[in-house]
Amino acid sequence: MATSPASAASAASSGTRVLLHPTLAEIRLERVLHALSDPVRLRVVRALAETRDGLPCSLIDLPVSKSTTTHHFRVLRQSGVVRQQYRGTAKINELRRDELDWLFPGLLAGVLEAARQQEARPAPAVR
Amino acid sequence: MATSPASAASAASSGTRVLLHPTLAEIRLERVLHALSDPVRLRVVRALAETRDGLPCSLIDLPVSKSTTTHHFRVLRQSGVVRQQYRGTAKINELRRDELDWLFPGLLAGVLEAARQQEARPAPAVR
DNA sequence: CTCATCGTACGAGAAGCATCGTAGTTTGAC
DNA sequence: GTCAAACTACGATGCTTCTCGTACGATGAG
Repeated sequence: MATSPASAASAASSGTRVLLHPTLAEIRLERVLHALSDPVRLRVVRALAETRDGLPCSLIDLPVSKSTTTHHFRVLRQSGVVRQQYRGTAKINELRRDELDWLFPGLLAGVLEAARQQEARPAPAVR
Repeated sequence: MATSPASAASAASSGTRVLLHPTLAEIRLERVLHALSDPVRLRVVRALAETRDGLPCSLIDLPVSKSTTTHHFRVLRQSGVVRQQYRGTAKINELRRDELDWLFPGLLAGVLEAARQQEARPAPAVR
């Protein structure tokens, strides 16, 4: 059996502000799926999936206000999908890809691929 | 490119009661993920995934009332995850597996596998 | 026809969630 | 110290969702 990737209870932080992340054992599939089921959040995840070192919130432009953006990033963090850390005044977001892959092999890849497929298809007129 | 599996606008029904299903083009990833993000519905999907020919609602025992069960099956049908058809007084449910695989290759398998993985893991005490 | 079974429709209540604006905190630059 | 930038906290609002009970409709068995 594989060993789990670098354990998640990371308290190591450059500054004082620490953000709570669920440990691997606390990540629940239902919560992850719910986090991914919002169009705005799915968009965030897709953007993060294309980077190697994460992005600050401010670089992902979203069709919602700043406070709503904060809300969505919190949902993603609390569900275990992203890791966030402060770096100066910015907050860097990155996918917890290795950890999710360890927990749920193929899930993230499946969702990302599905999102790509859907984008390549004509969107239905109304909904 | 693959051709789509047997088109979805099936009006062929033995009785009179017809149920509306989204066509392939109408199935949205976000809706599917949302449908799968409820514990009760995920349980249903897992049960259906283990059968070949579908199951009547009444054979999947769920920790909710009958009317709530109806609600969850409707969500699953409207999101495009299951197909339902009347058969006598019963209503048979089956996964739209081929169609989902065509739309979103690997997604369903990823989710089902993730559910299995999670079940094999110790559940966290509280949540 | 009568009846039991299976599922639906219709409210209705409680909870959750997405969204926003405004006011605040933290940080680095000057 | 002062200032701008990045993000958060809080409260409010309106929508969706999960849950239920009760009453109803459709089907097949007797």
